[in-house]
Amino acid sequence: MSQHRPGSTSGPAGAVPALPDLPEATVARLPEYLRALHHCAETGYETVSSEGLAAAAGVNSAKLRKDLSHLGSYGTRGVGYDVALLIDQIEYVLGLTQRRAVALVGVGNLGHALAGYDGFASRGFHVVALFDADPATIGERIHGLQVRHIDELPAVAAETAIAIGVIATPAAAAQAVADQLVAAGVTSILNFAPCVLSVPPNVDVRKVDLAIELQILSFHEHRKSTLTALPGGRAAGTSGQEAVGS
Amino acid sequence: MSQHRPGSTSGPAGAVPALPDLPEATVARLPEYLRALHHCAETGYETVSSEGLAAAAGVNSAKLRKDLSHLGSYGTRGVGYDVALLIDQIEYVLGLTQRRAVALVGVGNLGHALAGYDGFASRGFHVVALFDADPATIGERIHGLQVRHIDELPAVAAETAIAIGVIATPAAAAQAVADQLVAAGVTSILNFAPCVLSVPPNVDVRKVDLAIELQILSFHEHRKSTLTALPGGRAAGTSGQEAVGS
DNA sequence: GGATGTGAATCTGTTCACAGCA
DNA sequence: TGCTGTGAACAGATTCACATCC
Repeated sequence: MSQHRPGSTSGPAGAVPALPDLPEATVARLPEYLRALHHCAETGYETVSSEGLAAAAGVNSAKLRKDLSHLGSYGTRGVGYDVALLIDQIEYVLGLTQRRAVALVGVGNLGHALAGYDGFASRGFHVVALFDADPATIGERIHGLQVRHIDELPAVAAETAIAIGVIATPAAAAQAVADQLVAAGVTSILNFAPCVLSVPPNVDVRKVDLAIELQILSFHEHRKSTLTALPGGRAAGTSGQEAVGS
Repeated sequence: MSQHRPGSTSGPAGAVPALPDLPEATVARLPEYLRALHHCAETGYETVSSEGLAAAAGVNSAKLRKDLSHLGSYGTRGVGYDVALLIDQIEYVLGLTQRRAVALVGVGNLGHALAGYDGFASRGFHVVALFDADPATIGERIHGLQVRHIDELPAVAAETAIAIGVIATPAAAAQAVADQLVAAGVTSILNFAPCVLSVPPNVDVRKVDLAIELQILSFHEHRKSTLTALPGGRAAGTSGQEAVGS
């Protein structure tokens, strides 16, 4: 148990948070574990084994145990993990104990859907402002929020601390929007526009490109069809795990 | 040049495709290179260096060169890559030379937006059918397509080969939909529902979970704030590349 | 007994640095 | 000289297998 500080308990009620820097791959999986744990809790489980939780999260158990061990984990040998405790731990590490404010820029086709996406609210995020540059959209009400002009961003940011900015504009506008978000003090950006953003080193950017996902699937589809078409090609479904890495 | 078959040219016009199995990480980046290349082409470039293309795609040049070398690449030392040629190469490898049919299941909040997403059509994909289970939505026209009941899936699949199924239903319905897609012969699935799908080994699944992306950003946000709050914590923006892996 | 936590081995991916070619 | 292509070194992530503890 290398990560346990002696003395005071760490975590939600602990004194010093001391987030040990987790491997990036682990961080990316923690939300999935969290979702699986919530599911366990709703189904009435108080405790769950690494095997069971791993299955629910779609990974193998060794990986799950190593991931959780990085948190200085709270399992019990011979028993498993306490569901409620682990939920608290992961939520704490991910910084979900405080509800984070999200500002969404671009209320076109995709932005419109994101503004009303249930998954955000149900997972500790709160969309607090919608922005756009198109005069036609300004003032429109979407899921209870009024669309404001992007130039009002500094004013809004001044009164409400924005934790995360979501960019759902066309690619051509994305860099300018990113600059405005950064200028307003936003240090985390989720970018749906198909382009590369350049930002200062202290700003984190994650990109989601829906077309890219399809293209990756297309590659595998293409490969499957050429494999089966080739002389020595093994028939589809013959062997091997084909699940594509996320 | 390890991958060149002697004799006949490979690629778009080649005899035997012979897709050398590329590293998964490389496959995931090819679409990004493709986008950057299209941008180059539109800007009038006929040739581009690894340095230039890497910058446009948001990676470093060594990685890009290694990725392209896996295709048995078409660069010229001292000059760079021929933009048009490389576009053809990558589109061929990704299987984008044929337009692939996409079926979308679930026309709720998110599905509605996906049905009209420009990025799909502009990148070689064609949404050919919309499905839902809710009687209230059946018959509705969205971006020129009529929503059909999910039970009609087999009939539609029989007349149009569906390359990719997109699931945009609530989590509770997703597994059943996946089963129906698989039964209809679909072997590639893009899943937006926050749950793990179990499918036969010959079916590829990619998952996009918007809330997970926010939670990963939340972690970094949390860590940044604790770092700056701690005694010895270096101030934000002091050093280091913080861009988060995709 | 049974399940966690973890060193060691392995695999995958990234980066370096330079040979080789235009 | 300039830039690609690539072996070799490096770093990171996954898997194995088992010691450890309830």
